[in-house]
Amino acid sequence: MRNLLKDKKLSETPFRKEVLEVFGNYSNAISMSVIEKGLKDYNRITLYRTIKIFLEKGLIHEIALSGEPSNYALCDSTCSSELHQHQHVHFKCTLCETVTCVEVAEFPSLHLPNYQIEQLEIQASGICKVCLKKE
Amino acid sequence: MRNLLKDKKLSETPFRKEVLEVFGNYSNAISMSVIEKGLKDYNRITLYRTIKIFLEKGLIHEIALSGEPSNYALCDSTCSSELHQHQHVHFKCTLCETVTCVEVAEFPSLHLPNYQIEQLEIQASGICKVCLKKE
DNA sequence: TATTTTATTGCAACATTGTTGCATTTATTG
DNA sequence: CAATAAATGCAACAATGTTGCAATAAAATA
Repeated sequence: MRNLLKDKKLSETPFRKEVLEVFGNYSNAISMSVIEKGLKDYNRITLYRTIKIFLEKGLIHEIALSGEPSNYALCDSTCSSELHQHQHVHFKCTLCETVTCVEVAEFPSLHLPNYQIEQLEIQASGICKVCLKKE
Repeated sequence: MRNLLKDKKLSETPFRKEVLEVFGNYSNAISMSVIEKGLKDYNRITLYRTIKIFLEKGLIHEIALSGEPSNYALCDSTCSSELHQHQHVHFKCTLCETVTCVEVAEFPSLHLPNYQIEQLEIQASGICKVCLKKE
């Protein structure tokens, strides 16, 4: 497994490794409170700063949601602080409420007259594959 | 002009009308702090509750943004609390920083195998038409 | 339109989250 | 392993979200 921290020139500390482990335990994006529950013990401020620097370095990305706290997910290795290179859709399931980064073969393109588009982010909602199977 | 408040079965109060006026003064989406600056005088809690009920009734919609406070914009008349029927893209300009709801002729469609998509939200970023002209 | 009913507002108070400076501790570098 | 650089934890504070409740204003009704 790649060393995410060293790759991004961040010091390897036990706490940061533990936060990354929590991300690794989920295949979906997770909220701050889920991260907190996944940690043995944590300092609120340190966690806040850890998430902040992970975002800045492009280790994780934030998925902003209307009416509820943001979720976070690990980035591709090609992401940097400046540019996120995700070719995936953020999918929020209306049943189980989880947010997932779904890889998509052909990412939709969009043309807006008079606008110069540099980045596209797509958030879909509906029923995820796990919940579809359960029905 | 349509009476937005009565349409949504909300009492018409001077304050609510003033908040709607502020929205009317902008062609783009606005943040809480912009709303505050546009009001003569306001009570923090009342404003908070006003925005909340406007959202619930589908009078306005929230545009959640990563790393910064949400923006808000007036909805189409067809929107309700349950379902937002926007056929527009949320465009964030990297130069002037404004967020605009851009109507688009053909809204992109997306198919994700094993997922049932109910709603799509697209957030684009780049350079808006105003800033393109200035260059 | 006066009165009743219902909804909104503003205050006080508190909860949660975001943020900084600084001393201490820990990781990295040579 | 010492020197340097970075991360952590504490205290303290700022900003934002939220509630109960009394006062006030709007809507419904007679």
